[in-house]
Amino acid sequence: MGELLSDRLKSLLAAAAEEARKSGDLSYSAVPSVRIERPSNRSHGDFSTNFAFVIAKEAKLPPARIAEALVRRLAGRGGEVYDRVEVAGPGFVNFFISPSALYRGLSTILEQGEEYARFKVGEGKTVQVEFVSANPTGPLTVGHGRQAAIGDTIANLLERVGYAVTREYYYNDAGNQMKVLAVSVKKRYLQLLGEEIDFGEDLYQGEYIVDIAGALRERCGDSLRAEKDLKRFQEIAEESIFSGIKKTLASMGIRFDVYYNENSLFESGKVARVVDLLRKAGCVYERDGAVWFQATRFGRSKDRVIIKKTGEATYRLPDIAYHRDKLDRGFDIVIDVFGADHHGTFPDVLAGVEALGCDKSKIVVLIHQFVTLVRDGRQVKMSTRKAQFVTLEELLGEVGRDVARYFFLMRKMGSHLDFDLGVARKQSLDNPVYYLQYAHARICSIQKKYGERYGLLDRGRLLEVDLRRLTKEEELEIIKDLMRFEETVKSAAALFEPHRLCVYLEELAAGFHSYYNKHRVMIEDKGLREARLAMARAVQIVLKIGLGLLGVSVPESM
RNA sequence: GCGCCCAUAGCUCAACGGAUAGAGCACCGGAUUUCUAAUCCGGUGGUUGCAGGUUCGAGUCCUGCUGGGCGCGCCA
Repeated sequence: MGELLSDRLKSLLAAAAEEARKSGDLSYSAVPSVRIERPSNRSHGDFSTNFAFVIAKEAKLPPARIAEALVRRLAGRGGEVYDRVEVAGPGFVNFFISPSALYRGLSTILEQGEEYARFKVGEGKTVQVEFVSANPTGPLTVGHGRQAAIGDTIANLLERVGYAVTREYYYNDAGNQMKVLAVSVKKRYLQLLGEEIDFGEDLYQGEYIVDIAGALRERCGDSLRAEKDLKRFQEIAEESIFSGIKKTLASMGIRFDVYYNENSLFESGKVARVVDLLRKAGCVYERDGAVWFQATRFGRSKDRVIIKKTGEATYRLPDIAYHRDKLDRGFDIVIDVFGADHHGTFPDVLAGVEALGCDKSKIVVLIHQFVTLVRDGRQVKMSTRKAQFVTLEELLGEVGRDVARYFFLMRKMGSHLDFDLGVARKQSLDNPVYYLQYAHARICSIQKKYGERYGLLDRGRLLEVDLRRLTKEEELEIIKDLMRFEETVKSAAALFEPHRLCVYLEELAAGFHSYYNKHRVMIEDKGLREARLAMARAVQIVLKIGLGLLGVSVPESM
C-alpha cells in the first residue's frame, strides 16, 4: 500500500507505451522520463501526461496521434484508478480519477491515521541539517528565526520521508569577535560601577551587553573591577548569550542534536590535517607571509587566505575542515542553511572540499533571503550593531511560536520575506495560521458534538463506514485535495521547499471551510452522516500531520 | 567594477518547461433561528519589469538591458 496515484498511472502509462511499441504503433528507443502532472484546469482531468510531446520527434508522429494510440490501450485497464482517459488539446492524455479510487485513498488515511504520509524513500540514509549556527556574540535576530524555521522544518520533512536526520548547530566561541564581546561587557561593567569609560563604536552596542554587565555586578559586586583577564568576562557573556539563544530556540520548538564547536576542529588536529592535505595536493602557496588557498583552480574568482601572517586561521579553513568532517562522519546528504549574506563565502568552502578530493555533490547549500519586519505598512529597521534591532525573542513574545514559524515558512526561501506584524497579530481570516488552526478546531468541535448526540465512532467503526455515500461534488473535491497530501510532502522534502506545505494546507482548509458552510455533518441520514464524519476526520488527520511538520500546534478548540 | 538572488493583480505572494497565470488582503455587494461568523458566497482587478532567443509549448530556460536586495577583508 502507499503507492501514489501518480506512480500507479505512470506504470500504467509505461505499460501502454510499451505495448504500442511492440505492436508497431509507436517507435522510440528509450523511454523518456515520463511525467504525470496535475493540470491546473479542472476540466483537464485530475492527472495528465505530456508523454506524446516528448517522444513526438523520435516517433515521427504528431503528438495527437501518439496520444490516441496510448489512450486506446489505456482505456480499458485503469478501472481501479481512473474511469475516464482522453486525448485533449494538441496531445495531452488526461486521466479522470474514479470515485472508487478516492474512497480507497480516504480509507487509507483513516486507517493509517497520523502515520499517513510517512515514507521510506530516504531508505534510512543519513542527512545532516546545519542551521542557525550563530556565534554567541548576541541574541538571535529575526533573520535567524527564518533560518531556524526553515532548517527545522526541512529536517522534519526529511524524517517524514524516511531519512535519519541530525540537526546541527556550528559555532565559534573563540577569536577576535569573542574578545570584542569580552571587552564590551567589561567596559559596560566598569561604567555601571561608575567609572568614566569611553565605549568605542567598534564594540557591541546592543542593550543586552548592559544587561549582562548588570547581572555581573549583581553577582560579583565590584570584585572584578581590577580583573585583567578578559576570559572571565568572555565566559560569563558567552554563557549568558548562549543560554539565551537556546531558550529562544526552545520556545520555537527547536532542539539540536549536536552543537559543534569550531574550536574542537583545531584541538583534534583536523584543521592541521586539512592544511597538510591541501599542501600535498599543491593547492596552497605562501605570499606576504600568509598561506593562500588556490580557489581559482576550482572556478573561483580569487584565491583566499587560509592562514594569516599572524599564524591564525581565517574562518574558511575551519569551515573547510568542518565540511570535510561532516562527510567523514558518513552523512549521505549534508545540508547547510545560510542567510543571503553568506552566499559569497560558501563556494570557497566547497572549493576547499573539492580540493581535498571529497565528494562535494553530497553538500546542499540552501540560501534564504532576508526578512523585513513590517508594521503599519512601514519597514521596521533592524541592525545587529545598533541597539534598535528586534530580536527573535521579542518577535516570539509578540506573535507567538505558531505564527512566527508559519510566517517564516510560508514564502519560498528565494524570496525576500515581508513579515507583517499587523497581520501576524490578527486573529482572523487575514492570518493563515488561525485559518488553518480554526479548521482543525472546527472538526474537533463537530466530533465532540457528534459524540454527544449520536455516540462516538471509534477508529474501527469509522473504517467500516460506507464512504460511497460521499457523492457531492464538494466532497469529491475535498477527497481529491486530501489525495494530494502525500505528493506534497514528498516534493516539499525532495525540493527542500517547506512553503509548498503551507500553500497546500491553505487550499485544503479553504475547501473544508467552504464545505462546512454549505453542508452539515449532523443530519438525519445515518449513513451519510457517518461518511461525512469520516471525511472530516481525514481532513483533521492531514491538517494535524501537516501543521505538525511545520512545527505549528493544532488546538482542539479556539 | 565583478558575483549571487529577486522582479507576476493596487498590496503580500502561488504556479514539476504545459492547456484559459491562481490565492489572500484591499475595494464593492451578499449569507447565520443550523456542527464555532476567527467562517462562507459573488463581483472588480494582468501586455508575468523591458528587448531578443531556444522550444510543439516560456512567468519558468539562455543572452542583453532596467530596477531592487546581498556580497566582493589576512572579520565571522
